[in-house]
Amino acid sequence: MAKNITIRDVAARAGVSVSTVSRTLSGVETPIPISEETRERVLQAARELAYRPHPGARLLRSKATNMLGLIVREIEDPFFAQLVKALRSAAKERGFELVMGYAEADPSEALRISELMMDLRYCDGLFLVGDLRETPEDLAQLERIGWSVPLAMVNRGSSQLVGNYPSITTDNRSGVWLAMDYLAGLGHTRVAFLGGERAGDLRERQQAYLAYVSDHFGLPDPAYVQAAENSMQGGYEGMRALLSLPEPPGAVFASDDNMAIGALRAAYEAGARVPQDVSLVGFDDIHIASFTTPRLTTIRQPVDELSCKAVELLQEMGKPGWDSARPAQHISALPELVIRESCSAPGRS
Amino acid sequence: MAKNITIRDVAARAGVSVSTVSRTLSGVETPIPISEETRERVLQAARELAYRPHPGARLLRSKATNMLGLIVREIEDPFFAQLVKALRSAAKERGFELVMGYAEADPSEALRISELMMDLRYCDGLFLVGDLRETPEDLAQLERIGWSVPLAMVNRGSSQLVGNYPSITTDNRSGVWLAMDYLAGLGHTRVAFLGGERAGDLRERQQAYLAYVSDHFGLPDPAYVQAAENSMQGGYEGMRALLSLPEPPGAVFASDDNMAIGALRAAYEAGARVPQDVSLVGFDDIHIASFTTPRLTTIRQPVDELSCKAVELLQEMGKPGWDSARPAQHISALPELVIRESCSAPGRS
DNA sequence: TATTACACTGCAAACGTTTTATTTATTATA
DNA sequence: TATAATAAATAAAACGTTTGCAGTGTAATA
Repeated sequence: MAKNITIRDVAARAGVSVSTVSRTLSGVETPIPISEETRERVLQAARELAYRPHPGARLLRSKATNMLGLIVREIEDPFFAQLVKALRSAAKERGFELVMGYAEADPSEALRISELMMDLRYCDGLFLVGDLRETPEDLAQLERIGWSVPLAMVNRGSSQLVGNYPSITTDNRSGVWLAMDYLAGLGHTRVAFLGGERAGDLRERQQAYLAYVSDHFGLPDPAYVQAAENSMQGGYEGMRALLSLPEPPGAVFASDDNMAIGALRAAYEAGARVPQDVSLVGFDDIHIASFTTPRLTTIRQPVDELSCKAVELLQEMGKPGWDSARPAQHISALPELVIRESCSAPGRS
Repeated sequence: MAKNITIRDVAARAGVSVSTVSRTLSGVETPIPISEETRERVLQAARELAYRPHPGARLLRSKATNMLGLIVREIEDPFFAQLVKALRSAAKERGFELVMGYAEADPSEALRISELMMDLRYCDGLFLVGDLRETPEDLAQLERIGWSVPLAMVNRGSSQLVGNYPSITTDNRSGVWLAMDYLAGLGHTRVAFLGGERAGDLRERQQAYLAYVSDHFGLPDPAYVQAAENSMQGGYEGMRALLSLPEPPGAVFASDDNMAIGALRAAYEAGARVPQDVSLVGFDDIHIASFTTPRLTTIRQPVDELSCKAVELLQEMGKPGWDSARPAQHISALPELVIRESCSAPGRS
């Protein structure tokens, strides 16, 4: 186990003091100037020794860590993978590293969100992204111990906000209305919903759906909202159920693309052609949505906007003069409809 | 910004010294005994204060961090997402946290693998997973500075191994032969290949394909190996090219499932039915492979086995008596064929 | 020439842990 | 009873940085 190269080694090699090296390399603005010549020599020495500051020591000494923490439930979900990637880019662009503690979807591995958060509390800020299925107690703990790190909620809908923390979320209602308007414009009236979470943005989409139906088509048919698990398998099962109804829907709105993909498969097996026999629209616009057959018409989430705003929020809160008593702002970003091949006018069957 | 709770606060509350608290909580075996009563009191105090040790301080002092680092190129790829998840489970099971530094696929963001590795050098071990497209210089640096942290290569094929580090990889050759044998058994002889990386496991699969073809069908037709980019889009374009050949193949072996999905779409657009007109087999068995239409026949990688072995390897290397001069072991894990719907006997068209 | 200002550079004190060495009280042995 | 052994707890020295403060020369001003 070779000994690590410390700042002292660099100092020795450059023939200067430790403090000078630190000031040169850490690159913070300081009232104390350093001559161009020494700076050059230090840089040179550091390069030759392949020196890297010990993150522990740095973390211990200074309070700014240039790290942003991120807690997400399910990284295998393509949408979240996409979001995480975008968040990382946005963070990196502003000089932050992203460290992620992700929680298992598997409920057997009791996910202690609060534990995770405590583990990440030395970050300069923390994202909670998506519905985490945290217990109320989990978040109550934050209040109890006087949480001190900037916290931002990303894409948790507007229902799952807790405490006085800012949030940024895609406007689920707009997304749903975009889709439903499109479907209605095509002539659909019997449109079903695939979803049914108890919380988070998925639930929000369901409520928007119900509102839309009430507004435009009259009383929603309970059989048309299929409480399905948020997964391909869930979408598959939900769609099966929908198609075996005495009066199957003419269009189906899946609350995310995963479900839509499952639904696509179910339709195929049931001999229902998409879109001729049943139209289908998803939500998220994950990458694969443009490679399914038929290509999936869906609602695209403004992932980049979400990400940029989110790190800006955290950055804002980290600034010295931040007033934590001020009511937190809640931003929502508009999704857009991307039309592909999975919808058409009803009634040809 | 509320002050952080330190070990001193706990000590004060429990009425004991700092050292006692540290020993109680860190849970390392020590020759120094602690009475059951004090232990209880300390635990109690820590719980009441919601104390968590400062990771920086801990990292700085002791060399064991209980963290395993992981470097991967593309987290949006479903297979890698799956692998990362499995690695995390395996690590967690043995008491390690996983911190990931992932590199962008986007070549514009020049991915400095060596930089990443330096950043993660305080972990107890480090995985390099998958082909990272690192420069030779990147890895030369390791040798130059006398790398000191345990390193294990995961799924980099057997071509991308560098230095004397252990590796665990799925046996790509077996996988390819499984698929090709299956295809041959069905009666196929004109089978094409979708792939063409210059390095890593994808390249390995290509070579195995070429070997198989030479062995069983005679001289490989160069037009039948489509150098396509490793993505859905790549698979799409590759398949298009293949299908517009004067004599299109009767079966296509895609070097991963992403490509297979793109290929599926291309076949559909070209009016070629899968499997009636052309059979298709993928590699990886990502989750979505069982929801495509037709369901994808593919080679399943032994993700869990890979992961367990990988962290065991690292653990082994971390032990005191480890002899770094001993030649590193290279393990390979056997994939399996999962038959679904995308293959059939040829020649009906 | 004596003073002030300025451009650099270095010293040493934190930061919150872990761990080695030391101290104190208690019990067993001679 | 004196001594050794043991149990339990503490004191203090790292770990590698950052940073407030104090120092050194040298140039500009009085």
